[in-house]
Amino acid sequence: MKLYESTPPTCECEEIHSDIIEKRRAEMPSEGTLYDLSDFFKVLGDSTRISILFAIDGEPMCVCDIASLLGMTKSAVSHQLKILRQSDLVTYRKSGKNVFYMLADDHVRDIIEKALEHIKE
Amino acid sequence: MKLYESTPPTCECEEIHSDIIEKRRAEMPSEGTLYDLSDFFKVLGDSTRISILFAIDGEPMCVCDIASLLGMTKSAVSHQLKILRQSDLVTYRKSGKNVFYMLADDHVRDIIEKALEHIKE
DNA sequence: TAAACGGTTGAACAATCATTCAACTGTAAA
DNA sequence: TTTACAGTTGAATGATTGTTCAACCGTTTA
Repeated sequence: MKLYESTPPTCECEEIHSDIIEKRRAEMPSEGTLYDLSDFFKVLGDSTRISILFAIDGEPMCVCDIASLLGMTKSAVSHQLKILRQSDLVTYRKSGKNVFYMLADDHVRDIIEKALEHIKE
Repeated sequence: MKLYESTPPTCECEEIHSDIIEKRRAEMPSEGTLYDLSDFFKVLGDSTRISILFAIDGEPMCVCDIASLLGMTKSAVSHQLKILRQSDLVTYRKSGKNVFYMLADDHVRDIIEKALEHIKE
């Protein structure tokens, strides 16, 4: 996708309110910030990953138990845990043959809490 | 995807820590809530839609101006606005040939703000 | 050391989704 | 009324992505 920073290449219409456009353009976040933001929400935008976050909230769980709880294969869970790891949403602790996953920080809990309020309006 | 509420059909492994699993299962949100949550984040998980939300934050904008600001076609913007409308994230006001879009409420602003704090840790 | 098991990984496949294109609606100006 | 334009919409297409499958790694136990 092309963002707003260069001259519109694919916009087929003329600017109607140039003053408003310029005013808003000046206050837009950087292109990188917009991508970081949407990437962050993209990680939360999957019911498997959201379920995993709730599962390990409060109590660390190993991959096999998460899979059992969610009714999924270890492989599928592990793939999603990798994405959560790369986004710094979860951390893990190895113990023998098990790997226990837990929430990385309270930040995520706050955001999910706020979203819960929104959808239950 | 299969969620946790029924007996795991596709899980190839045995439960290791049954006590933990049952404890967590009791505290999991309903399947519907998990889907509503992930659907909500899915809407925010697109750079075009995030850009639109920032564009109309503070100043209502018509479709053509949004398209011009973001360098996109009216059609592409309109498609995304429809999704934002259906999720109650934006509202609109018709004025002559124009349709001005604005944020639906301050709730969304809070969530995006919190997410911004998170990615700038 | 060998077998068993928890966990990871890459490729393949199916489903989802954002953009384009073309046609269309409704309002305003000529 | 006719023309022009802002905006919407459905179908098609290309890209992204979640799950499956099979193979593999590392630790534990026999």
